[in-house]
Amino acid sequence: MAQEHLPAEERRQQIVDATLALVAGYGVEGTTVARIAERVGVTVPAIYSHYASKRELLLATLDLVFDRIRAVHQSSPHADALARLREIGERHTAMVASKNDSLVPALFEFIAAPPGEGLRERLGARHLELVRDYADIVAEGMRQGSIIPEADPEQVAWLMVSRHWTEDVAHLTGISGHWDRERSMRMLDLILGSIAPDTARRPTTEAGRP
Amino acid sequence: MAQEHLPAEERRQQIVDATLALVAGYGVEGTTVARIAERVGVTVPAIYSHYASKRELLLATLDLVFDRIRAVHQSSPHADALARLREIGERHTAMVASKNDSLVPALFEFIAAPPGEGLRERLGARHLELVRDYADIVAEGMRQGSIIPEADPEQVAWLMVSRHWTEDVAHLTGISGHWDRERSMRMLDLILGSIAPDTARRPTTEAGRP
Amino acid sequence: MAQEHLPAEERRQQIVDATLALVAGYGVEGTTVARIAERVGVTVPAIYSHYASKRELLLATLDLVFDRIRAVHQSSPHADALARLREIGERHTAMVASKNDSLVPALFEFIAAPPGEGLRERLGARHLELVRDYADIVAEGMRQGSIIPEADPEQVAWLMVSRHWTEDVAHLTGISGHWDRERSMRMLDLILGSIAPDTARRPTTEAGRP
Amino acid sequence: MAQEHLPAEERRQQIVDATLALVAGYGVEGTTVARIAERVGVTVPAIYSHYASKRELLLATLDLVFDRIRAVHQSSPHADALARLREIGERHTAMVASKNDSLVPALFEFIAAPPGEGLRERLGARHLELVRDYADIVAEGMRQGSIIPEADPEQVAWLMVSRHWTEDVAHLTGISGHWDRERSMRMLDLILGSIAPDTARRPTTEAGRP
DNA sequence: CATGAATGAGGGTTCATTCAT
DNA sequence: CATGAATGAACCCTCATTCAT
Repeated sequence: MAQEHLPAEERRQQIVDATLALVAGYGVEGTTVARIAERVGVTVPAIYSHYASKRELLLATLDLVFDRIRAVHQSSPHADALARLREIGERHTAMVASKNDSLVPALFEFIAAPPGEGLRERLGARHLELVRDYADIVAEGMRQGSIIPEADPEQVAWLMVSRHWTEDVAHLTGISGHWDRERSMRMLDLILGSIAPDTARRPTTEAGRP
Repeated sequence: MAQEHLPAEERRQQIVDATLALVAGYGVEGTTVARIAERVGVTVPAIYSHYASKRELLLATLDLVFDRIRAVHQSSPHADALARLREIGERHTAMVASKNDSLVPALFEFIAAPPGEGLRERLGARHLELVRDYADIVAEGMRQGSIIPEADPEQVAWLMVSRHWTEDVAHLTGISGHWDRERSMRMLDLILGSIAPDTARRPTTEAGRP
Repeated sequence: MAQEHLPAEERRQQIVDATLALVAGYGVEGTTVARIAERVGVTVPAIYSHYASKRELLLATLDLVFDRIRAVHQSSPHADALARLREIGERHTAMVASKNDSLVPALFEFIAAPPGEGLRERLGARHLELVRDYADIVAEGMRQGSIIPEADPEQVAWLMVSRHWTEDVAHLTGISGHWDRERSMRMLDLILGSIAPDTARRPTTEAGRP
Repeated sequence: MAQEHLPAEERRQQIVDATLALVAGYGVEGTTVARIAERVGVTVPAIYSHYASKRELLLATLDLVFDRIRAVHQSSPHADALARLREIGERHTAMVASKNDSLVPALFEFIAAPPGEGLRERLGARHLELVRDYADIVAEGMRQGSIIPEADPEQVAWLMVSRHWTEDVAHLTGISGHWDRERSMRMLDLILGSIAPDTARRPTTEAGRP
């Protein structure tokens, strides 16, 4: 009926966007091809003329999510490594809290994918990229001198990711009222405090933040 | 074949145990009522005479998992709070790594439950109990003097839980080869180091462990 | 609605019978599970509670067809081998011609099964049993003396099967008006004549080829 | 990519050839229009601009197959009718066995076409032509004197076709290891022996039946 | 309480065919 | 004529859940 003829690239974008929104709202299992089609405004087979299977579509969506998240991470304007780490951490917190942004919720829903379809594994693999991103920043900071030379870039990177996961899981399980911004920031202080060159470094509540 | 007439309580236990094993192996969606029945050795409607719906059964299983995990936590023989925290942390790491133990894997599969069925929320709620357990130990430690008086019991508790989650997610996404015992232990060092009363307290790699 | 509760064995019989009739009428591809269910008077999933897949159901049907055909073959009352062969041959002809009997038509539709599903192969394998049946009869005849000692039981058996196939294919392709009973009987004469002990009538191996 | 503008006749040829190969490999149902288009290197609607429907295309392919097979039959150089029959028979055997030749395999896959679409009927009709071809050769042999005057050309023709079918079906059902060249040749001997003028070798019509 | 047999709702996927360009 | 994008109609199969016994 409607049958708006769209260029493939555009349609693919629409489809992935719809999938993203649905995954965020209904989880991976709740995201049926029928629902995607309906949301896009086409019939089900139209979806299949752009993606070979639901699995491929989900993988594409997962990749899109990661690309966007990494883009957010990489756009930090700060030159100082420590400041960049802090800002990226804060951005993630903001993303999770945002009502409009389905990026992070969707991302974590992928853990819910049926095991054995490779979605979780892709999720893991792409998280390793995030770890590397962080580690690079830390290493850069060590070169700059803004991070202590004894720091272990990978370990710090993992702690940052660990903090992300904590925020995500807390959000997903509906207890973000308890693990709130306040606590999240304090964890950030702990991590960054452990690699800041300064003097008194027990990165407790009072310290660290202005 | 002709199934013996077991006391209800025992049957319920069997059913929940079977569910637990299946969730660990196949995920929540992969755990069908038929499979549960088969594993227990009864027919499907028999399951329904014990649990009103799959959802209820899953909730019961989730509770069982938590009870067992808390039992493990509470059975630590150490009197010293700091030592208890460390041991509990180590036990969790061991649990995640264990091939035989389906407790932790199952636990985290519950995140994969379809949103809106209340399973995730229960998961969150029960995690809050874990937080409280940890916070109690920390408070006890502060009373004992084995933990510094400036410590914030809740925050420390959350960091411990955060570490659990990190281990779980890493395991689930198949990257536990990268976030390994070594890193996990260092994170434990960082957390405990931040509340240990000692002198030099930059809880880095060298420190903290024998 | 209807939901007549039937014992499994009976239902399975119904299902296979329905499948048999449908295969005969619509071919293997045209025999959908939905049509089978409708014909039996149950819903589609009911079919699946009796047979694990369409393929299994088709195999069961194929086997049923063969069992029945072999039963027909084996029920010949004649003691004389030659007479038995002739009667079996005539029975097959009658079966093919019969409007009511869907046995042979169904049988041959199985050749139309999608290649690679193993149905054709099963068809072949079970035809080998027919060959063996025939060969046994021929060998018996040789012992009796009603068939010449130079006969090759296997070769004769194959010729009988070849004749069946000819009837079947002619029927399937709608040219049984041309390859009719008359011709079919003459082919039977040729085959049996070549092994009858009578006077000089033997176009065997030695002859004919250089 | 950008497909050259080929003359219609040539395109049609390409399409039919592709269909032939696909039918031989995947069966009639497995031969999708999309696959044909892909193999030819054009888009799906391009196919439809040459053939009104899949059915028409299949009919054209079926005709092509028959034309080629008859061409093979008619190209026998022998003048002697008996020798021609033998050679044609041998050629068919070779064709069936050949890995490269998709002619005969494709031909027989058409039996698998959904009944009621007229494909099988065409298959039958065209087989009648083969019968006539054979009958003509036999009649010619009778005029030549190389075939006995009592022979029934049509009956002999049918026996030859029957032998083809046997080879085809055996091949299709994967039991060509049992019905092999040896047996096939012996059947040819039986057929030709029954019409060869030589000495005493005639299991003909008159005999055998009461 | 337990069983055997059934159902309703829906899931992913495929395919011949047709528009609009 | 050829193309890119879309559709309608099926198809096989699965699952939580419920009767009748």
